[in-house]
This record gives sequence, C-alpha cells and structure tokens, in this order.
Amino acid sequence: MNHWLVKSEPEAYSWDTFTQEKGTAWTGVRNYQARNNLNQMQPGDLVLFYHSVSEKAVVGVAEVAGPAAPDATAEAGSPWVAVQLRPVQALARPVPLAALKADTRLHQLALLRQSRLSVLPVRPEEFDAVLELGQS
DNA sequence: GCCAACGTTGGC
DNA sequence: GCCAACGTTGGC
Repeated sequence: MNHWLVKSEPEAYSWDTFTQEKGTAWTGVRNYQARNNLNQMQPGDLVLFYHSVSEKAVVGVAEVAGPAAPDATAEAGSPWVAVQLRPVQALARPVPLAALKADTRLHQLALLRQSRLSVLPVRPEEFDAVLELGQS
C-alpha cells in the first residue's frame, strides 16, 4: 500500500465539505507530475489531506476508493485523470506546515521539497510521523 | 531545441 | 502584497 498527500485550498474545497459529502472524485489536476501520482494510486492507499494557503496544515486522512479514471471535468480525450477519495478520519489536531518543517523525521517530505505539486507521494514512516503529530 | 515571457501556486 | 518556484507557450 502506498501513501500520498493531496492539497486543497479550503476556500475551494475543504475537509469539512469532503466529509459532509462522504468523499469526492479528485478532479481538476492539470499537472503531469501530479497526474502520474494519481495514476499510481490504488484502492486502499491512504492519503493525507492538506489545506494550503489560508490554513497550511494537514487536517485529515482519506482513502483511495477507486483507481484512476479519466477526469470527467476535462475534455474528452485529454490525458487528465481523477481518483475517488473518501474520508477516513480527521486528525485530532491539524498538523501545521511549521510542525512538518520542524520535525526531523519529515525533512525529506515531498511537500516540503516541491511545495507547488498538488498530489505528492509520502513514505510510510513519514505518514506515521504525521499521524503521530496529529494525535491529541 | 532554446529561451524569454507569462501565468499560477503557495509560502511568507 | 510580494516573490520564489515552476510549468507552459510561442517566437526564433
């Protein structure tokens, strides 16, 4: 099983909306590297849900509920794909970007190295470290 | 194939 | 509001 991180501006699509809707198709990704990551997702993979810009914190854990499929919001025949995500649980405490940066276990975190990419791989030990930071 | 111009993202 | 990083576009 692989681990990932997806970003969303909470003003555009928030964790709260995500949980209220009990999941969503993760559409709108228009970057080839991010698309490649989406293509590698498998049902059951766990995904950190990060609020960018206004909050800058990991706020919850989602699960890949379906494999990558053509993004219905993109032009037919385009290369863009989406996966189905569903919420697993909110973190007891959101983990701010500053806390990610401050933790030596997370110095290799892809988010910190490539902050603009919206779909990023996470190593299992990094995933565990973030969950630990998110415990109350 | 190179590179300047430009647009977008996201942290500060 | 600014700016760094980075992707895309288009002229040459």
